[in-house]
Amino acid sequence: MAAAPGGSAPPAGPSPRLGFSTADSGIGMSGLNPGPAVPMKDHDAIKLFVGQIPRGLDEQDLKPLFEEFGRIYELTVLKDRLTGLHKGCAFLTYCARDSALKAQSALHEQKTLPGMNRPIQVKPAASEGRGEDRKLFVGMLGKQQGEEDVRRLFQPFGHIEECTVLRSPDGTSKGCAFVKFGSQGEAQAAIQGLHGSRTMAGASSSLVVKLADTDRERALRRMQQMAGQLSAFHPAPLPLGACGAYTTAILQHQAALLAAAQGPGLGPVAAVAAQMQHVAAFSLVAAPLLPAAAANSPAGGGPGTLPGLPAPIGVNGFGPLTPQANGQPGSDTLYNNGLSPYPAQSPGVADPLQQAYAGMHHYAAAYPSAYAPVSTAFSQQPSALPQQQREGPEGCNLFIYHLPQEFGDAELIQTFLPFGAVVSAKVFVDRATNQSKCFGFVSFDNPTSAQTAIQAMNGFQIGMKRLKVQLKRPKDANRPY
DNA sequence: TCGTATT
Repeated sequence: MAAAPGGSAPPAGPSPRLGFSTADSGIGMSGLNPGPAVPMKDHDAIKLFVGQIPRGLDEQDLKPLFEEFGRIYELTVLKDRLTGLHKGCAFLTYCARDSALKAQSALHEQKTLPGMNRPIQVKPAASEGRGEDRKLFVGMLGKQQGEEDVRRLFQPFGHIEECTVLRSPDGTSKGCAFVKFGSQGEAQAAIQGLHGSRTMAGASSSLVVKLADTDRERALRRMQQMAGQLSAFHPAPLPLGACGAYTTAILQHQAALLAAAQGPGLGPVAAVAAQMQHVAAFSLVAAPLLPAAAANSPAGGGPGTLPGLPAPIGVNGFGPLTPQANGQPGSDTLYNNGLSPYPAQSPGVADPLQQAYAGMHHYAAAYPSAYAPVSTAFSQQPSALPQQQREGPEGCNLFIYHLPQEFGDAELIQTFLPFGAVVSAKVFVDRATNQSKCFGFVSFDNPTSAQTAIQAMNGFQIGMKRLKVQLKRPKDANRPY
């Protein structure tokens, strides 16, 4: 077989000097002349993810930096498949596993490439399984078994990289452990050989040996547990799977209003809203606000005439920072402060804050079709193009935190669109859990829009939190000299 | 709580 190594592996290009492949390197019929320099990689080679790469650098530019640690088998800068734009990261595989380890320890978080404000990331790609595929969870150990006992048990199956018995704070064993092998095959052999094979002294059933949960699995498990606990308090199971999270938050808010209007006993909407655990927190907060909300919203409570989410809180006397947008007379104190009016980018339309709220209202109005996904509810705006441009000019970029957990990019755009042209909006999400980190960025194309948005939205109260909206820190803020 | 990018 003269095929390139590893099936989809990079072609042994006609140029022997090419120690790595690029996207445009053609796959010629070069099998006849492999030459002396066909790259081969170790079977246990590690594919590295490289992040925080300046978008101006291509494979050729990066090669020298990484070659220092060994021969490169493949280096590919990630590009958007539609636009071809540099995504700011790359995959890197060395021929030798050891080169990857060296590069990781020498570079990861150790060096910052020109123009970046965070250090380069060099770590095994997500596809490498983060080592979880060779890490085992061991259950049903005896309480008296320590690390050495566990090692003895697993040592016949391969090289043990890590062995940790889980213990309570007082040091007593929890009867389980993590064991990490040098390879996936060794781990599998241990599962085959040990799982259920015996019952340890003092254990209530036979030994458990399985792959350890990945981060994602752990996160899912946690959420499921929380959901289970909550549904014990609100036993009214209804399918809510496709319901957008923020819709749910608003639904829940409305549910509270409805509940107030209807008196004791949760209505069906409230029952639905109570399904999601993170919304339950809103419930606790919203409930005390009900009297004020009801008093100020004569039409409130009816579907389709939602009082804006923040409004009940605003009228509840939490301070002047909370913008008023409930359509009630005399609720616009924030905007009569002598500042110049909003940019006339939307002639004939109500003030931008009203629009911002209108976005939320429209979203909430999707509630009769509660199963509509977020994108449907927000489909009025065409700006769903692939986001590549991340930053606007200096003074145009906002940093926003205390975002509701339910806020995604779409909600962020929608909320800030009324103040100007949004160049980009990004909510940060934990990769392992897919949960929002509750902060994000919005970039406008001009500083006035940014300032207007700060004026209007900083302190904007949602649930029990207030948005913090401020200019993003300049790039060099944490570089003293 | 400061741009996140995983073929």
